[in-house]
Amino acid sequence: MTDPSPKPTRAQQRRRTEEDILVAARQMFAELGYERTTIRAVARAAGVDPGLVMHYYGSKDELFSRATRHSADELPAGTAEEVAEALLASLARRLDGEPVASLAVLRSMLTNADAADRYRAAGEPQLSRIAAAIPTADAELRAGLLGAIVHGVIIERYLLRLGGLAGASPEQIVDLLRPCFQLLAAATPGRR
Amino acid sequence: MTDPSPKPTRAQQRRRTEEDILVAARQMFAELGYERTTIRAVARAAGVDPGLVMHYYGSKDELFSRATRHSADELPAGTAEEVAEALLASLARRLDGEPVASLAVLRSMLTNADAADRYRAAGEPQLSRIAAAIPTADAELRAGLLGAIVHGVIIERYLLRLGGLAGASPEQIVDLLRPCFQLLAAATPGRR
DNA sequence: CGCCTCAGTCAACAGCCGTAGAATGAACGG
DNA sequence: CCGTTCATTCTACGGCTGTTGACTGAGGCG
Repeated sequence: MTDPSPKPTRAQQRRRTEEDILVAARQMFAELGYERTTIRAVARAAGVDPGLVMHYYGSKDELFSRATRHSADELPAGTAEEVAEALLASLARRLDGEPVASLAVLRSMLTNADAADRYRAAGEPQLSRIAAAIPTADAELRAGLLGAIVHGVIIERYLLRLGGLAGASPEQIVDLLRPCFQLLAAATPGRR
Repeated sequence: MTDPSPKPTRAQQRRRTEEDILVAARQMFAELGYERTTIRAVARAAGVDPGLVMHYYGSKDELFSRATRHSADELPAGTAEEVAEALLASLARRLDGEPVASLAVLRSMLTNADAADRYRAAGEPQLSRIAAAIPTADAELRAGLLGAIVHGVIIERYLLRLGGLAGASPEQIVDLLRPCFQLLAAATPGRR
């Protein structure tokens, strides 16, 4: 078998360093947000020289862009009830272990235009899927509310760490939210 | 009658200038967040010298603190249904014309510890009120979810200006949310 | 072995920031 | 009318930031 430890080739070492930088950057962007994260601090956390970060990624903007590029779950098409359930499942997955790259976007989206755009770009196709499945005239608003709830919960759990939400289990949260989602996705909720 | 225009006394002029600075600061903190708002820019917007801002408020932190000091609505005690309805009414009020001071806190809370504390301090008593009115064992979690929904909606409407929510009327939003709030506040929601 | 490529380092610059303190000049009180 | 207060301005300092370009030294290869 090939021994992986003794002599990493130059290209391997380079890829490893680039990845180290990206990991450190994701972590810091997620914890501090875009503005308070400095290239010097990222470099220190990755154990390299600040100039190297610039050399590989060109600018802080580009570093943020590369660090936060990630794929969101796709929602299947289907009936409103099915889409609501799929959204709940997606939320449950994110509720234990939201990806750091996604947290970095959420942390920065209120103070950085790029992050806000990235947030919109990631959420829009999902919102369209949801809206398409809701049969009422206010489908877009209902989809917007569902998105607001999902992100409100993630923000308070992971970014603000509020007691009531940070302590609960994903299943508990999802179970409480399920009837709300069904109601918002359903055609005409019963009056009263 | 006293003519208010011709010669403002020195104390009047001072109060007016202080207020101008506070208004400009609130606006900029709400639009840009804490870190991207500079004392120089606030001074320019208020039409005064940057040194004056320091002279009156001592530091940027203190300026932020003074600019974001405002009173939140109080929620009345009562049954779970009543508290849920009061929370909806509070949301409706905030949905047309959220106060700028409050937007400044929301905009900055993800990247500034003081803002996060201020957010927690403003929301906690309300959450306690809600939790106290909910008769189930998971009352605190339910209250946390209600808070997350309220703030998620306000963030997407005013800070991110997402189409589905920014365009809707407060009544529309509140009407859609009412059954959800009742469900979350009610004792045991019907299964299914 | 000897050259070249290239991962990684170092030192420096220009700009912006919060902040401090001296200077100015007009309103006030006696 | 004169001395004092005080709202306001001006200038400057030190620190941190993103970014640049020259430099170093070891791996890859003929």
